[in-house]
Amino acid sequence: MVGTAETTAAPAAAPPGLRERKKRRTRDTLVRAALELFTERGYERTTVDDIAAAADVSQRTFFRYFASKEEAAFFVGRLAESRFVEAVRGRPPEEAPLDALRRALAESWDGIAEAVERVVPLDLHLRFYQVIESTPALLAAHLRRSAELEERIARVVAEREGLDVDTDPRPRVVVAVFGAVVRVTERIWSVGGDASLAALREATAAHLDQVEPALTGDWRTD
Amino acid sequence: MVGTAETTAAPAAAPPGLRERKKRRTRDTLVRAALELFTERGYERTTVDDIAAAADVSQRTFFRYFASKEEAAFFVGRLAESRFVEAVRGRPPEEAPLDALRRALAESWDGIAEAVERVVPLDLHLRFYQVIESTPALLAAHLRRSAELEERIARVVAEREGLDVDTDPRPRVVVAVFGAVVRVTERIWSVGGDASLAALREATAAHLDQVEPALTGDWRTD
DNA sequence: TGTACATCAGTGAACGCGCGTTCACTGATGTAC
DNA sequence: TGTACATCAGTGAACGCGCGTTCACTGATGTAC
Repeated sequence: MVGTAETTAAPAAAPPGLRERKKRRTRDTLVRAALELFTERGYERTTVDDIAAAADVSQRTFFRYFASKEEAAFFVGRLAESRFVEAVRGRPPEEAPLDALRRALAESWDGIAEAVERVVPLDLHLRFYQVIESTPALLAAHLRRSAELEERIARVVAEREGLDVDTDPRPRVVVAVFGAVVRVTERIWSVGGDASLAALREATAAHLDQVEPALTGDWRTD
Repeated sequence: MVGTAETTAAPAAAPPGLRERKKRRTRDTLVRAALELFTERGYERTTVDDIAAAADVSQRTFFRYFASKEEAAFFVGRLAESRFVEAVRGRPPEEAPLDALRRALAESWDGIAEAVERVVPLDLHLRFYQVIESTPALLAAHLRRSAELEERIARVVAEREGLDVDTDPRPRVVVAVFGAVVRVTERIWSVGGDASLAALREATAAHLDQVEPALTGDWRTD
């Protein structure tokens, strides 16, 4: 949906004109101003007017690009989500579902980092997770968005397996379990000292490795 | 914290006087008015003033009982949560953690139903889940509250197992997985036709049974 | 049982705040010829 | 290359709304004697 020219079929993707480029610049400036203010002084203490002022446009213009403050906050996250969904879609169908999710995520990190960097510094995006986790209203919005994402992915998984998502609970269950582990990881990572992508990547893999031992048997037998 | 006289130690729990009883009645009337309006006309389309008017008190009084509209909405859910946490605490320590969670939930349903009925009709509480699932702001709040509950439970599980919740990820992982399945169940149940407690109970057990088959192996080998 | 005082639930009215919307308008970019 | 018109991003100002707060006050319940 954003800049993936080859795959989208119909309108042949003409290079964007001056008007279109300016629009993107305005939008990206707003996103960056928002994330900077959010990380500096907090989400609640930043008004839409502050963001518009920092981006040097009117409040009216802000709302031309984003329906709400929340939408601006999660604009970058949305890019990352799309990447991940596409990666899941691209996994070979013979892989077991949980494997497919794991590998899709593992192979997405670099592309996500690139896509993010085209809009805001990666570091800013990563630091924003600390704001999300420590701001009730943002965390709530983030969790709701994650639930929506999981629903999309459950449909992709069901399709892969040739199942009906509304009669077989397994697609939603496996995706929910995967998502739950990813979110536990986000939380632990966001309060930890190392806010790097590498740290998040490793923690995610490590926590996914813990699913089986955590679910089965007696923990004291190690 | 609410009416569990035996367990709380210090103040010997004298029977509530007239003033205290009136307070509870006012509070319960507000909760009931809130849930009725929410289910009838929707959460967003119900103002705090509407709730206060329906309960025949001033808006000022509403805020004396609840810090926000959201708090009133989830008052009953909170009772249910406390019951569940206590049930987890009460499971014998030799049970495997996932088993303990499952059984704690299985044995909680009746007590939860009773505790709810003391405040609002059970049916009203159950119907409110449809409102939660179909209202973005409420769903977001519900998910955030669930995450907080999971954190509490993870600490209980860690304690049971004699582990440090901040160094061993397994308590949080197992609780997150359990919670994820419960929430998938809530969502599917809330859109399904049967809004009874029995239906929720059965669906929860059925979905928990799907965790292992959903996570392991090839789904087509059945 | 009765009186005097303390506590505290409930009140009414007014307010601050930020989100998100609406209006009528300007000026830059795009397009057709 | 130049002109005429269409499109549309951006503007400024004002507004409606509901949440949650603040103030100074009333009257019911609780308690001490």
